[in-house]
Amino acid sequence: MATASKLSQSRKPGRPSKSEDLRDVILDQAELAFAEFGFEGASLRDIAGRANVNQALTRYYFGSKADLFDACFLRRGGFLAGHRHVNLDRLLEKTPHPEVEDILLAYLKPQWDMKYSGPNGAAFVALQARLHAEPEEHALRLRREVYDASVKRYISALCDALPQIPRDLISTRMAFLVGTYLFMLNDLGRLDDLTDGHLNGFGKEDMLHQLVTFLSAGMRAAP
Amino acid sequence: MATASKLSQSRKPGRPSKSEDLRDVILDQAELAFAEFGFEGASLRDIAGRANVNQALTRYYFGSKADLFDACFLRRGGFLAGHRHVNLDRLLEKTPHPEVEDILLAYLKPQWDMKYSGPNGAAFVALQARLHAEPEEHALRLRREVYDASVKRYISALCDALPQIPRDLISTRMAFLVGTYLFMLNDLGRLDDLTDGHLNGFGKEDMLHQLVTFLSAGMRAAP
DNA sequence: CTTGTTATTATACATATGATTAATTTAACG
DNA sequence: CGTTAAATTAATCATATGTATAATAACAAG
Repeated sequence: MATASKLSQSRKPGRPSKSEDLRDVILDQAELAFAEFGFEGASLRDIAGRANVNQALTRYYFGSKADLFDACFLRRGGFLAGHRHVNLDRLLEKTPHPEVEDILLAYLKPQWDMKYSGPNGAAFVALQARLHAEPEEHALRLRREVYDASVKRYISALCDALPQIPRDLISTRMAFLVGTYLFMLNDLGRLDDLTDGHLNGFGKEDMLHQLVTFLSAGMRAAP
Repeated sequence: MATASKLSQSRKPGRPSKSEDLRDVILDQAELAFAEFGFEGASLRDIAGRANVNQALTRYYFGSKADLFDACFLRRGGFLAGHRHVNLDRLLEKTPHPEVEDILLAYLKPQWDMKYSGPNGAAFVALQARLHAEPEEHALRLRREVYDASVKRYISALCDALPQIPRDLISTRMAFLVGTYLFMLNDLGRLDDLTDGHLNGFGKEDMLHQLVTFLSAGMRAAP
């Protein structure tokens, strides 16, 4: 019996490539299912079915359902955090004292692009929004594990760009920002409802620009 | 056999008061459960158990689980929308041309107070955030049914206060706003994680003020 | 080819859940 | 009191689900 415990999540070095494939296929389908139905609403049978794979394989690779969800979130979340990290590095390298707009864009763009990279990218955005609305303790730990470090770096960068704003206010506003873009990205397709369709005039890039403008002004606001 | 169909949600006129009590007890406990575990995660048995009531009673009063959730949401959501409506009426009556800050405060204060009115008020905020992260079609309809009208009134008021900003931009920014405050209210207790505890200096009223400042600046931002 | 390990499947288990029905209690009313 | 309808409960049903185990297939090494 293979020890398919929680530790089996970490890839063992010499694994053949074929099996890596199925592993990722399962993750992809789990991502879609969790995004659409939520953690409790999604079923392992459905996920395995979508992936054309026996259900027991989910357990073999990931352990429990909760472990599968975590793997799902950590995969793309890690990628996202890394992307943000690099973006900030490049920005600071190019411009030692960047504008607020540039900092915010460096933070927002990766997720924005992910949203429009395909169905799974969009699904991950929905997954994040769900996780944010989840009061359970474990969900909080997950988010912190993935995002806290990079968020704190961005807070520092914003503090440098806005010396007149105290740090705790910047932190608070950064929390505002996360809520804004997460729910907004997730809700994008439905904004028409509020605007009687007037939103159609904005393209996707326009919308990102509008978001940055809105958030930058909020960041700059005098206390 | 009583026709306990979906129609039984609407209160019949001459119903005795004792049963109204149980109806509300169930709703209260359902609110707590749905907020904590989500729609799929919460169980009718658990809800009935918390309410010290037989499980079949949930069906008798509300029909299906989905109907119970709807009743749960509509009850407090309607109250909230009404409160916002009245707030805007009073504001416009007192000041024909109010400031952006006053309009936003009229919109935000009712939910803010609800959050701190007790466990069920806080639960409803969590419920809203969950519903907002829910991509399902029915969830969208629910939200629109409860909130759209009042949001549109506030958009009009903001248009009057900000004649230099086109209406579709105001609408877009109003959508930003909803994401911001919903997520932020839901996450309030955890903001410390991002701020290394620096947030403790802000009281609850302070925090509301910070939010209004942030959002007002965003609303005013030049396109 | 043989062997041993990993990957994959088929199958069964125990249980929790939403729905449902029938029986029982409560209360209003004549 | 006696009757009738509403409120409440007890008990059952069918099923979907996460977990678990054992059997089989694929495959690399010797």
